[in-house]
Amino acid sequence: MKIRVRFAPSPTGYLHIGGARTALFNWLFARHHGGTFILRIEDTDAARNSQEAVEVILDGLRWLGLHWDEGPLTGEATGPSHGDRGPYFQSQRRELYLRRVEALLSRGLAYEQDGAIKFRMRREPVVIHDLIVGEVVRRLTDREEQDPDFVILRSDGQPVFHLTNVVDDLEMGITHVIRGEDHLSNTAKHIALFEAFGVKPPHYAHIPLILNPDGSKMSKRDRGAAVHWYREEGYLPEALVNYLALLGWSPKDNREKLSVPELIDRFDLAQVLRHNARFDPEKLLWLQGEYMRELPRDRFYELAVQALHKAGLDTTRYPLNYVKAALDTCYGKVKTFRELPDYGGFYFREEVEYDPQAVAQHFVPDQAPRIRRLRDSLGRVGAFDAATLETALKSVAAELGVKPAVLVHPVRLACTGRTAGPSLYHLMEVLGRERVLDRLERALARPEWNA
RNA sequence: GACCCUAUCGUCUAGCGGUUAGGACACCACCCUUUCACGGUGGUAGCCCGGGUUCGAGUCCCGGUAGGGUCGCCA
Repeated sequence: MKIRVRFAPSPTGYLHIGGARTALFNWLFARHHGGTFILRIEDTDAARNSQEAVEVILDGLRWLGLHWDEGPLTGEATGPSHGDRGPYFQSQRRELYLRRVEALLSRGLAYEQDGAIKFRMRREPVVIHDLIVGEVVRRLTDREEQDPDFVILRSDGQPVFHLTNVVDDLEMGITHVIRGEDHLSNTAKHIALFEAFGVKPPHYAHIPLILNPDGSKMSKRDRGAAVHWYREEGYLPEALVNYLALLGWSPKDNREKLSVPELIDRFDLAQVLRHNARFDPEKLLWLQGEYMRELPRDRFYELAVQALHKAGLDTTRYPLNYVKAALDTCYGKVKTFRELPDYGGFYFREEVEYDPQAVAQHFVPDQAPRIRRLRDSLGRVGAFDAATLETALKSVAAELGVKPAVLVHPVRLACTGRTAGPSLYHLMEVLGRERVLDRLERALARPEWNA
């Protein structure tokens, strides 16, 4: 039997990080077994659905590289799709649901009450054989004891989640339902519906939830709850995928960094943990840094330029060689692209923006004559390359009887406005003699040196 | 209130009856060094509590506690 799994998000306007992991686990499971990964949009709640809300989900999944074999190609409910089990929007499947409701009605398994149709739920405990959680015996709660039946068709004629979810999984031939643990209790209802339709329910696998770092549940408003936030913050999708895969699952060999093919090869539902995991932004940032340091250079240039433009820095005003040389000095040094404008923005700004605190610390009277002397030296050196500049600075330092670091800090500040950044000698080489001397001159003209 | 799930360093995890309880992030110290990172070395830190079972329990069972989920004409 060919495995068929699905990710069935509701278009809420964003792709939740937990949803993304659910999608990832489904996708990894499908790819591992050579199965089919289906995307279905659960848009039965017309009030809060929009094409844009669906696009956000499609974009998020595409960015993460979780491509679906069947499902919509655009956010338009009546638009094109892949696969022969569609439509893949629940809003387009109304006839299917009504037919199923009729069937239940005709067999006395459902009945009308106050204009709504309710399903006759069994009162006996339901046994759920979950691939992750194990065997779960779900009994009725006290409220359900009063009335175990539940609405499957609202009085306004709209089908309800439990019904649509089951009908679609049935019609689409879903073999494994991999979803968040928040659905575990609902599963009893779903199994009862499958049985009412006379078919065996699919296999279930409920994965634990992702919590905030403080252990509270993640809601839409929490920072980092939405996948697109990571894209805007300059994260790499491969880092996020790697991190998400390791939340609640482990390859068990002490490896933290795994490529997508490795994840596909090793992923196994049975090894998924049963307890919730807290999202750790620090560890994600570390992994992100690991991926940044081995990013192909061209992709780094491309994403770096995008980040710079987003920050209002126009790289197109500079020669391509200059841009590349400048970015080369930043490669491997920033952990996210969000950090880049702050880290290397001085290359693309003619006016240096000084860090006031650093100015107070380094542009001091004692330093003025030293920096003037260094400026003179730099004006005379033959070649303006990193090696020559290093030699020149160190020899001036030696002549002055100070450590190189004494000169390094104010020069860096004069050239970049910051106390941290790319290698000083390389950055001066890229800036070039003219800009460096100009920046030193302008820095020396400031009043702080004489204060 | 009822029902269901869960419980190893601060966090993510390995462990599957006998281990000096391992790794990673974070943190601390030192080294490297033109800054910041990176890298290297070392370190602090953990089996929720109480009963059983067993020669022996982080590992199995029960109870408690704590956290999470569900019980909707939301999904």
